[in-house]
Amino acid sequence: MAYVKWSRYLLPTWKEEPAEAEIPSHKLMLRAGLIRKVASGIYEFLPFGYRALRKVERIVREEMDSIGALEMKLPVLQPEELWRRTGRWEDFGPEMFKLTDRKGQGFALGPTHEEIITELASREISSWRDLPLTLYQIGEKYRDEIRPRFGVMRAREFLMKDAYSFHTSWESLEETYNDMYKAYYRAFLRCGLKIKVVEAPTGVMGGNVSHEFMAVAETGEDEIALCSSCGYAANRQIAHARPPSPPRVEERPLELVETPGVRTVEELVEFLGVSPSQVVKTFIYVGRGGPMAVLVRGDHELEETKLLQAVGDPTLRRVDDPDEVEGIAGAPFGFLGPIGLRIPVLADEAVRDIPAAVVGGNREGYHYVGAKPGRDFAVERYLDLRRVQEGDPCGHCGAPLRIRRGIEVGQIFQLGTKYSEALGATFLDRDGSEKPVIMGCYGIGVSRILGAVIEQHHDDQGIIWPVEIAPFHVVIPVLRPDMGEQMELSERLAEALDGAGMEALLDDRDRSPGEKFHDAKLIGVPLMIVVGPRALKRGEVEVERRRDGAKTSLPADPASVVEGVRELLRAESI
RNA sequence: CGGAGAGUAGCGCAGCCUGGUCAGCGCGCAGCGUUCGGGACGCUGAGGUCGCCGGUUCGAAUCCGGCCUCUCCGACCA
Repeated sequence: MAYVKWSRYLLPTWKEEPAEAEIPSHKLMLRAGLIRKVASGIYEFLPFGYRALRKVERIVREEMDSIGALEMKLPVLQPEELWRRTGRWEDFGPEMFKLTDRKGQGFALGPTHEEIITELASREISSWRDLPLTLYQIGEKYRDEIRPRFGVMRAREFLMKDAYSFHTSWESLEETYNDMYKAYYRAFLRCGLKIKVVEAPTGVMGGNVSHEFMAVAETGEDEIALCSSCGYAANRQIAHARPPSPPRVEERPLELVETPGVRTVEELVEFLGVSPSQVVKTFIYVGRGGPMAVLVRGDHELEETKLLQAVGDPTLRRVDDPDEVEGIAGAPFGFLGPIGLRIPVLADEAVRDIPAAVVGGNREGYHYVGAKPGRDFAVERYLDLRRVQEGDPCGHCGAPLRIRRGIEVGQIFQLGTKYSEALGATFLDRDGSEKPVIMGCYGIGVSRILGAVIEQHHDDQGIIWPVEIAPFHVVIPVLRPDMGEQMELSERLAEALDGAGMEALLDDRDRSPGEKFHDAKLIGVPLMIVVGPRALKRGEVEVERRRDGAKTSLPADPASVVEGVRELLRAESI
């Protein structure tokens, strides 16, 4: 008897909305008894939620196995020394949970596992004959997020599948990268997710090529730019659009004008009667190479990710303290400009084409008008630094870009040799020369998938599980558990279903029918078999589909119900 | 880290301004009875150091100070 009786199960549902939750998936995961909060960003998975989590895990595992990745287990507790060798003890910074053992040795709770796996590779891989190799694990990750949010969506402890591949060549890496891409797509599809794959920034991971798998959802934290015509799709942080046309103004000589108290772009536009596209904003950044100035047009926004990527310095940060700015630039905050600055100047490409720009005067109460890039101030490099907007022309085909929101459920990277070089993971090639292994890494937020699935599959009554990851296939509310006949039949049905490989949850609780119906909707399993007097009188049971409420009647005997339910479930699966 | 808000029973909340039968309500929970196809009803009952520490006061959930935690917006982020 492997089916589950609700009365003997831990599945506490809530009628009221939890005050702490904001988005549907978070509310529903609490209300339907999947998770409970222990502390900010730390959750318990109750039995019902854990069933779903394990099913997601199984799908991911199957897809990884199918491309020849080898499952293994890496430690959560990782020595500081390893992280120092790649420089990420600092780069990851306060986002890592750090601790000290009794002897004073530093450790981190692994936020990811490149260091430990590359160190493993350095020991175990020595020849080109050992390659390529792909290893993966499914385990807890720890990140001290600045702001945990939305339940399991941004948690401090979460379940992740992480894979790492090792190669002798970039071609080999690309092959595995493509296999991963496809395997990821299949895994998300099987989980019932609607996915957009987008070009992605590489952040603290390093490397060049990267894609993110975004579950499309209004409540997603990430923004993606999609071309309506050519299929270009990218994370907004790196999305490229064609440079906009320059403002139509005449070239003119440089002139310093008095602008008392006028600091912001809006104030300048008002005070000088110019258009925002003529104004140039100046920001100060400091990184490993010292301070620099960054220019963007007044009607544009600086996309910091693009800047970081272009400069290649993860420690780069914006200076926004007025005193610090004045110390670096020698000019007051609000009146900064590139003219006469003694630090390197980078600029967005749209700045180059402004014939006569308004820039800060580097003196309290003054701005320059008629400034011409190249003539009046030097720019070291022009880059695409501008944050794309809805409707911008696609960088490839010129069609308007759309901005949508998504939940990042997976990301894959072509890392190259960043980690293998730092940690000495090399191999001897056919010609006897020693080379660093070329690496890729690949992550899936397993627990986040659950949130994303619910975000995409719910209605105002509750969750609507896709069959493949539903914690149970059917729920059987026994309307009158006190009536022996109904109870007996329900048990026989549940047992028969279980024997046929379908998971049944028998609601034998002493509750009113209304409550059982509501709970069945809330927990969202795909099918409900109603065992009640009305249909029984006709020798039938009623099957209701969660997705659309469609009802079918089946003869009230185990064989017919097993057949009928099997058919209905088959029709539901992808 | 900046801004805002909140911590009173398992959940959702009132009470606080104006200190003294204010330890309260709804849901949930336990017992008994009635009910039973779309969140039933009656009766009885259990359950709370009012986030923590300190102060003011004859007296503090309520006033003052400090701390902690949680949530939201922003910044940040595989």
